[in-house]
Amino acid sequence: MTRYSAGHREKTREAIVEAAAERIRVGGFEGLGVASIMAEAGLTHGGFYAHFPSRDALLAAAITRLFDKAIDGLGRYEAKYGAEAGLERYVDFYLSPRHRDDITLGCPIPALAGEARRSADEVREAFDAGLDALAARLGKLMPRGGKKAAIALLGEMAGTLTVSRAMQDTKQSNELLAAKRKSVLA
Amino acid sequence: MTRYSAGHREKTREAIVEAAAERIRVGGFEGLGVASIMAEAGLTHGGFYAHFPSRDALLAAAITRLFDKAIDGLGRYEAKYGAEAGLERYVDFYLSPRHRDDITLGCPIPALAGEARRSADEVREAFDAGLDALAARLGKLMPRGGKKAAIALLGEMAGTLTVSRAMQDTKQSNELLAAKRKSVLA
DNA sequence: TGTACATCAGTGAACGCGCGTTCACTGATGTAC
DNA sequence: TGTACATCAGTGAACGCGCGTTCACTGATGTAC
Repeated sequence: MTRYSAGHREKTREAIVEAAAERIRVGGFEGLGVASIMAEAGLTHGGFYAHFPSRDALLAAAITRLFDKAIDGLGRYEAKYGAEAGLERYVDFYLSPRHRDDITLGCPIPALAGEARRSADEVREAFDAGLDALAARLGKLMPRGGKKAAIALLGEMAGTLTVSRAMQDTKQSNELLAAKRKSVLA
Repeated sequence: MTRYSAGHREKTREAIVEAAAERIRVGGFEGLGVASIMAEAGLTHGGFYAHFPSRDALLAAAITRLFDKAIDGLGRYEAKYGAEAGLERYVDFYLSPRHRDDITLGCPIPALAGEARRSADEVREAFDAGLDALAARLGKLMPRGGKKAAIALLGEMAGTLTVSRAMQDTKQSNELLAAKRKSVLA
């Protein structure tokens, strides 16, 4: 085994967090096992504790990562379309059938909010901090109201998306999303 | 052991479902263990499979129970206050700090929607059917729009409650709920 | 220039525990004959 | 009236498996002297 280059350790840690973040979106917290995540990062499970003190610490880091990605996404919308049109596009995406059907995309709130409540303190804190940061970023795009209005918007969009995902009737689900897009953008 | 009276078996089953329903609200699906639920019903875990073919079957039954309770609650609001005022009271309760803080109360959607998606088919079907039934009942109280409008209303209220539960800042959380009550009732 | 030791990221076997599920058995009463 | 057997809800020990965590060890390079 060659001597490790500078930043090698950091890169490995990043790979683990990245794999965990994607896995969590699909399978929730329950779906994340230490051994399988390490395998996905090309390592064996024994090395995990050289990077994280516990599985909960990884969950917290992965949640933070997911919110960071969502915030980056918002930034790209703003850079590309400006604040007003960027916000519209974001809402359009959030309440789209594509966001409903592809769990590997988008916002961590609908997927994880319920579970986060029942998790260890550090996990809940990471979720709360992420939510706060995302709302602050979204607030910058909103014409008035800022963060408070942004939290309210995230809440109703997340709830609508969650319900649309639970419905088995696709047509009704599509109608629900379309109606909500219309009412939010008004 | 005395010979069992008629309906004894049914009563035991009910006790298990009831205990499971309450436990699920607090701890989610993960929080429900066969052994602990049987103990709560005053039995030993070995007897479980005389009542249910699997743990998932119990989850499905418990979900149905939770939605039935929510529907009963709606019925009581209507009986007591009539359709219009009953709906208002329901919204007031749904978006109240009390509903946010006391998990043993109220609607199964915010607590379970996320997890239900990732569960076994019979569990998801029970959730979908429960959601549909609750929406149908709520739709009867709504002046126009019926079930579709009811689903939309449940979605935004559930999302708002979920986010309000995730927020650590109580004052902000209260404001979010108050703002939402105002906008929904308008 | 050579030798002994420290460092570092990772390996892989093992431990302990919880949990869903199975199964032989119990203790009471009802029923057939 | 008595005896053997069926039924029924429940008991409690055991099995198998997965998973979080621990730990002694490896194989490479850098460093002290």
